[in-house]
Amino acid sequence: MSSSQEKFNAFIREKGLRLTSQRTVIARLALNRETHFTADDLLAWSREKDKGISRATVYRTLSLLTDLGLLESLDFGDGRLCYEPAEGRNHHDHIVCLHCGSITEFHCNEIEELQCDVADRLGFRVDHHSLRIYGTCKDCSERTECNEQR
Amino acid sequence: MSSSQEKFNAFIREKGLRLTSQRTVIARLALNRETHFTADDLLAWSREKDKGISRATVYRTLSLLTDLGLLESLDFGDGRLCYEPAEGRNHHDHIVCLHCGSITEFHCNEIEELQCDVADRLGFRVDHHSLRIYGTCKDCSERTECNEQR
DNA sequence: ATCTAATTGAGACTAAATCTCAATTACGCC
DNA sequence: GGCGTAATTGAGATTTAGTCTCAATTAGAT
Ligand SMILES: [Mn+2]
Ligand SMILES: [Mn+2]
Ligand SMILES: [Zn+2]
Ligand SMILES: [Zn+2]
Repeated sequence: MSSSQEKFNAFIREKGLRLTSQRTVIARLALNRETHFTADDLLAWSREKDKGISRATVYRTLSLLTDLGLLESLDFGDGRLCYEPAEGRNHHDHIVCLHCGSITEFHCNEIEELQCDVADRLGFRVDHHSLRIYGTCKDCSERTECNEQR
Repeated sequence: MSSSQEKFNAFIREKGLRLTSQRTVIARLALNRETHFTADDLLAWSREKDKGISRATVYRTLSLLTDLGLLESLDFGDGRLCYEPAEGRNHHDHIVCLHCGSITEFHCNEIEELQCDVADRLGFRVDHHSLRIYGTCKDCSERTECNEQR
């Protein structure tokens, strides 16, 4: 069992909540993902393990996990949230290809620092931030160039 | 009439579209705003001028205006889009107070350049980006401190 | 004034997410 | 191992921003 699953279980116990089979299945699947996923993805995977799991329970467990900081929710502007494991991973931002939808992660310390500077200057205390760059990935650029050369 | 309204009218003519009274009302109200607004705000203002204006027409005109680049749409993650006039304004990003909801605009050239650097390094061509900082504004910080001192 | 294609308004529809509530279940206690 | 009870669940209703449909209206060319 991964350390984030153990944190989840400990949290459940601490708060006097109950460790149900549904929560166990859903949390395990969510916390061990490598890539971004949607609530609907998670519902489908969960139902492979237990047909009866409801959409509501998936959303309720996603809330628990994000409140706990074990998952992070991401809004890429396509009308639904994505999620990714947050535990033990470093903060990063995202660059999204408008053609193929691929999402690449990056981290830039200078940008992070400059954000703090800006916030300081404006008298804000920073809680978190969201930075997305939208554009065309290498593969899609090359594909487009080829088409243009026809 | 503002220059962005004239651009809108010219565009309508060019494309063989029709300059209806509804489009005129909605575009004037949208393009002369100083602050961020929602589709629903715009519907309410439009109906003050012409009771019959429909939700659908407001959304349709918002699409025209954003496609034209006269408006920009902004997603602050609260489940609906905001809009702001884009014509003749410089690009800027936003810092949002999680307590009072106030939105402050800022611009940081170094951040903009670093974003390009990052994209270059990853082989992306940049189309646009979205940077939001979320935190606590000066006023809300001071209010909280006072409460704590009680 | 006439014609016709673009536009409109009303309301149906969509889809993600939340809510409701009766039925089920985890778990502390014996 | 059973009991009691409060937390949890599933089914499906609801919400809400936004889109779609289509018959009726209208802008603008002739
Ligand atoms: Mn990520
Ligand atoms: Mn702005
Ligand atoms: Zn791509
Ligand atoms: Zn504030």
